[in-house]
Amino acid sequence: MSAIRLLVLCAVRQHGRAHGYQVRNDLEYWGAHEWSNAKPGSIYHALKQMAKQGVLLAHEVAPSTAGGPPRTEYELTDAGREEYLRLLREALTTYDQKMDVLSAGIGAIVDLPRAEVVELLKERVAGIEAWRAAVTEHYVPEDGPEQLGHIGEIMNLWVHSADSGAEWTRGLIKRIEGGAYTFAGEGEPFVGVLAEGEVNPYATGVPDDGDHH
Amino acid sequence: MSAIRLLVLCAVRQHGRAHGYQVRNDLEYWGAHEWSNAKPGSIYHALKQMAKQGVLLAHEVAPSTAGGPPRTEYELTDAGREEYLRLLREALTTYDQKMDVLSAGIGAIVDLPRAEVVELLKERVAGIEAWRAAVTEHYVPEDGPEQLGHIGEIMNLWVHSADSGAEWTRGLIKRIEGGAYTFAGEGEPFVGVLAEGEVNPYATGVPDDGDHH
DNA sequence: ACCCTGGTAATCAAATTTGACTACCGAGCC
DNA sequence: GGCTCGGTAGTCAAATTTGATTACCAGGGT
Repeated sequence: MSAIRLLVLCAVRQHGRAHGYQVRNDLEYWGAHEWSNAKPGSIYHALKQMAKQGVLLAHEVAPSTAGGPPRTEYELTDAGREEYLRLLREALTTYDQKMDVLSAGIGAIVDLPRAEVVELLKERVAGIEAWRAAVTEHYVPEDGPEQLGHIGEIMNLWVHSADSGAEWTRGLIKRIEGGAYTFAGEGEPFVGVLAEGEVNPYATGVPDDGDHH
Repeated sequence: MSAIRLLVLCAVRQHGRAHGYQVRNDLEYWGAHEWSNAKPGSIYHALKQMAKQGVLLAHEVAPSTAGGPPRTEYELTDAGREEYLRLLREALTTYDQKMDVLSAGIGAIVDLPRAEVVELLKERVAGIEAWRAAVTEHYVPEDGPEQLGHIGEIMNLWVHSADSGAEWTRGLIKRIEGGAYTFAGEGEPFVGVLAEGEVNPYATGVPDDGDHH
């Protein structure tokens, strides 16, 4: 599973009703193009696909107010709200070695209640540890890891990365248990999308500060 | 760039001449299905595509000796050997946040000379550090990271993972500089593919030790 | 002789992803 | 008035990926 659906649902949900370009801008605002496959084509495709599947409701809308072709606006259906929470829980829980899904999940994390988030993250840690145990037991030959030659470095990389991921997750759990952030049902939710007409401070396209990355 | 082409080229090259099922088995032997998109469809697609592009040469071969449809065997062309080295260097150098490409590169690392590998890995570390500097400078607001709310945790995750990746790379550089493994031009190369008829000890399909992951 | 199972080798349709491209409008300039 | 430029909104073909499914043969039982 890629991160694109979760990201798109998250953006549309926060607007209530949004068109593709708006979603595209939000994801860029979140820096999602740096750590996920959030390209225009993927975003528009996901919107159409999810509309076809009943997760989003598409409204045909009059020609845009500011140039360009007519826009289609989308909003979540009830099925969409369920799908959103399902994807979010999955992103936080499963250890699939892909940072983009987890990142998208972190961005949406405050849409769940605090206690559940802690539960899910603990499941995540358990999943990582189980994965680590499985691969080390499965792939290390009886006569020592030297048998593998340089191939053992792949194992080494996996394990290093799993440990690092577990450590980060434990840190996050501690911060959340310590009262950080505002979760579902705890007050004014944090809004992370751009309002109509607001400029994107992180806009790409014509970077003016030289090219990084 | 995904890891599939590098993996497929690596397998075919070690056999000299190989058919799709053999490649598929090698990748499974390497555990590639655990950390990359090495599914049958992707493998056969990559073989055909690369044959079409002149990177591989396809031989039509008589019906298989052991059941199943007729097989096509492939071998690298000169362009293929160049492409292989190009992909390998790229995999070791660029920090694109995707473990699968790096893992594939590690698996093939001994096909380059030791000194070059050390160079490439140092470039990798430099790339990670540059990336880290760019994102921290770019995304942390002047009035402190608290402004970002829980979104700051995404940054935190990226940076944590970059640091962990850099640390691992430095460790690998040290081991290689310390004389570990046998690189190109240093003697008998390490062979990591299954010979014709050899059974795959890590075979999936019917796991007999319960289901992990 | 017939069927069933398991391994070998590959294909196919559908979904997704990529990267380049189109079309429209308003503002500024000559 | 005509022209180009940049921003807005989206489309499209090609490439890739996924997940299921096919086809073939050998061997063992009945």
